[in-house]
Amino acid sequence: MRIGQLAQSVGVDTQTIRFYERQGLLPPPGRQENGYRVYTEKHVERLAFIRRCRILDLSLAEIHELKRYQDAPHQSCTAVNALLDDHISHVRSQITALQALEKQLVSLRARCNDDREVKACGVLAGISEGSMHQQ
Amino acid sequence: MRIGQLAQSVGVDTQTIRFYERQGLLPPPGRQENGYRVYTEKHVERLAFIRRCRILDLSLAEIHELKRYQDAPHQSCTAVNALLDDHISHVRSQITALQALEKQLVSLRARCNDDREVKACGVLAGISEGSMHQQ
DNA sequence: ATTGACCTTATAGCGACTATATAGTTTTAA
DNA sequence: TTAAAACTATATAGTCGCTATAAGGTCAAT
Repeated sequence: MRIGQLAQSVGVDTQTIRFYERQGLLPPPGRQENGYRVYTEKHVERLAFIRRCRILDLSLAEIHELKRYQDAPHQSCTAVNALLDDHISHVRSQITALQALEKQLVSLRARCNDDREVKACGVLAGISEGSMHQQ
Repeated sequence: MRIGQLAQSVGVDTQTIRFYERQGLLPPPGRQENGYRVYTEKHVERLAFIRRCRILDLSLAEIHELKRYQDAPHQSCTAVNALLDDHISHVRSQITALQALEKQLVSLRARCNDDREVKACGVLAGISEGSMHQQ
């Protein structure tokens, strides 16, 4: 299977595949005489795994780490769970920060009832005054 | 006032100040004979405004846009409010996406009760299987 | 013979900084 | 007074995860 077919079957751009290879995330495939990359089913699985990790918003570094755990299948999986726990708390703190931000933005927005002159706009005034609490 | 003092009074790195200048966000200050930048109170206010916008997670492009509105103080401020409304809905959709992600991660995490072998780890199995719903 | 679809590498761009290298200037302390 | 520390300047590269572009080689069909 060539790169275009792999790309299509996993739903990824060919550039992204070459990028993952350069990053050491996807093992270098064989080559045809003309230099074209040749992939196997293993590559399909591996690439799909990477993509599912990315959907979970794991970083490439974290995916690397997971790969290292997979390569030592008889070790305890504590580290895998720890990685996930860390990631979950990361996501949760992002949510918390964004919720605080939303609140701030909504209260700023409430300072202006449209159609004033820019000069009198409560929103701009609100930002300029610095009547903002640090998050 | 020199760059270091400006940096300290607003709580920004000097590099960031020079970066904002290059981006056209902060007007180029005067220079001493030795080439050192000399800032005024206007620069302090302007930089503080930029920082408060950044705390609200507005992009540099959005801050540019706000600046253009400020430069036309007699226009209607509808566009200012629209910018903020757009930003609020952007933040809200980020929150929604992250909440869905959190849910997915938590359910994945529930598939493993620590201390198994990596080989039998429900978390890794869960990612590999592809038993994931697209967000 | 040429078009078009595919493949190759190399390089630059995104956003908002941050870090590093190299050098000149000013201030402070021994 | 001199030497070190602290400040300033510019230019350039790195971060992250791609995405885009350029410039070319390969292959099948028309």
